[in-house]
Amino acid sequence: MLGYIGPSNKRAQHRMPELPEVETTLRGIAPHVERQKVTAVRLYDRRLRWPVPSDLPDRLVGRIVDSVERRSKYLLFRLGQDTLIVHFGMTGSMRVYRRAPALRRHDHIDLEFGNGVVLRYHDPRRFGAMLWASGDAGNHPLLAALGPEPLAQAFDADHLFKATRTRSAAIKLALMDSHLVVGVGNIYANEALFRAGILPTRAAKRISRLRLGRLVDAVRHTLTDAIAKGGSTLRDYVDSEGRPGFFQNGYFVYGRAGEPCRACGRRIRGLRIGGRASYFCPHCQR
DNA sequence: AGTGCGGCCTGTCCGC
DNA sequence: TGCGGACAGGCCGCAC
Repeated sequence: MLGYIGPSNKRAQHRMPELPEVETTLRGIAPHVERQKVTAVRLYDRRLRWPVPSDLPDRLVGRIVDSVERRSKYLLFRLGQDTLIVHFGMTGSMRVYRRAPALRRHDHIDLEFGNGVVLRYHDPRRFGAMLWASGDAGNHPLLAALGPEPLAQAFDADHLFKATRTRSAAIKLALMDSHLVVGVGNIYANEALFRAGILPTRAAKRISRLRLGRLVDAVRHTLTDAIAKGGSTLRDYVDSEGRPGFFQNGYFVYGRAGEPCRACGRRIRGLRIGGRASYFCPHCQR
């Protein structure tokens, strides 16, 4: 029925920490913590995907955070030769506070800095991670085998073409394979494939170089749009309760099964690919 | 090498 | 109205 907002649609409004969300978090926190000395580390709940190292306070306190970077969906806090690796999993988030607020359920870790700022990690589902890497973090098992960044030059039609020639699996799965390209999660894979006019189920190796080039562009546009929308809320990042309003209800296909395509009006279809919710327009995508 | 799937988690929503 | 179960999904680890 027209106008019906189903459960999947409501879930779609819950924002997963995909690459744009991580990038926005990076931009929000970097100005507050870069070149600051860590004055305290409080571990409230070490249970994440892997246990948070209990010696993290010893390793961090007294050190200076030189910079914060993003690689894939990881945040990398650089302290001299060492790196604090942070991942948000499904529901993790980091917020900046001018001073430590009262603890809430699912608050895991505080990093406190010389300027008084408190960086708090919060993660209800505990799929996230906070790990320490001594020396070159690029050799860390989590980072060593990652493909190119989707917004970097190395991710182009040629790369995608070569990487998919032997792959008979659905293009959506290839797009979400971090060995091939990083940072394209389920939501943006659906959206980018719509923008490129490619069916998510199509065998990757059956897609021409030309169309893969369009997919590269679509991935870039989808991610940069989302980053731009997140960026507009950065002003309110500190001490703000709400999270940035990425995309809101603006998805083309994600979570919209049964609703009209924003381009042609036909009904968006939903199915599962590799166990993941997938959405497409049977008219606009081929 | 590529493929497919189970497992980890909790909040939310649905159906009975 | 209460309760059980399905679902959401990033990413590892494993089997084939």
